Amino acid sequence: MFSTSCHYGLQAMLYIAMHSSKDKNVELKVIAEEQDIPRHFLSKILQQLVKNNLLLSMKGPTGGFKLAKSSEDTTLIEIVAAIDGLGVFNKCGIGFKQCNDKNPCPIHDEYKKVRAEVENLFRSKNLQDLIKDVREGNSIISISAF
Amino acid sequence: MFSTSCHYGLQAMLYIAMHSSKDKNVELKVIAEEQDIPRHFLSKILQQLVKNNLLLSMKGPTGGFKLAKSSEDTTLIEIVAAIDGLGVFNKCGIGFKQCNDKNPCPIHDEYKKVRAEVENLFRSKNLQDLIKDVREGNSIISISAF
DNA sequence: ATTATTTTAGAGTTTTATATCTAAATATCT
DNA sequence: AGATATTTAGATATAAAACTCTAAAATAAT
Repeated sequence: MFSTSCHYGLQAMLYIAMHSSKDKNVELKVIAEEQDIPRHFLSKILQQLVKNNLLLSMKGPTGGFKLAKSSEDTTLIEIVAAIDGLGVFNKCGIGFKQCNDKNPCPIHDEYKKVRAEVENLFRSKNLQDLIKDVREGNSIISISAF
Repeated sequence: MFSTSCHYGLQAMLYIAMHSSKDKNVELKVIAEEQDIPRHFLSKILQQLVKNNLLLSMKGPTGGFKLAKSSEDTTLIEIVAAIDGLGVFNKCGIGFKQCNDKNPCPIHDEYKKVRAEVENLFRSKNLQDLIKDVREGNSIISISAF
């Protein structure tokens, strides 16, 4: 569904949301190690998220990354939009380029429906929702988490 | 969601279903041209579908491709399974490798639900369903179709 | 039999995604 | 100011996906 970059971005954002605060940055190195993401590759992804105003970055000692907005105000779909774009939520299920509402492919209506459900899920969930789930022990974010 | 190969496979299968019969094959060249798919690339994909017993092929003059089973008995998910595999319907929404029912990520349950709906759609639809839609004028399969 | 036609198979190319490396820029701390 | 730590940027490398080309195998028609 999403690219590897997008998955890494979602995972890193959740990690940052859980481990940074207004005056505490979390380092690239730590995120990469804890979440088992190739460091320099993650670097590029986080740069993209900075440019899209989802993260703030600081150089030098005590530098690192933190959320640009509160975890409540950062939805998953914003992260997806910044990395993969929203194209997935608008693509034909059997790949017809010219498929749309006026020119529907044979599964257009039904596929559109489920596609929209995925989109709504990512649109309605924010980072705080995920943090809550993890903190309550209902879900995990990595093998060694907690 | 699916690879380009998979899209091409679905499109070609629908075209073959509509244009072949027990004693009429449809040529690779024609499918490629009509559906605007790179010919030699499509060749590989159709070979895969032959190996997976979804298509029959014949060489030589009057050769080409036809369905191995009736269009009613060929479901979309079989085509997806033959090309991309069914991995998509089992992957974590935010890319955690270790995410599963016992070790759920924060959106596991909800994502699983919509993922299953997409799977059900492809499992329940067969080629004949699509043909019917196209023949009734309710949907299209290419810009120049009919 | 010969020819023409079509799939099959294998190698090769191009493009995109994923990953790595190094140096520069910037910030902190002493 | 100087040393250190961290992000940023750009170049490079590797792998996978998408696409192309050529020759061989098989079949039908003449």
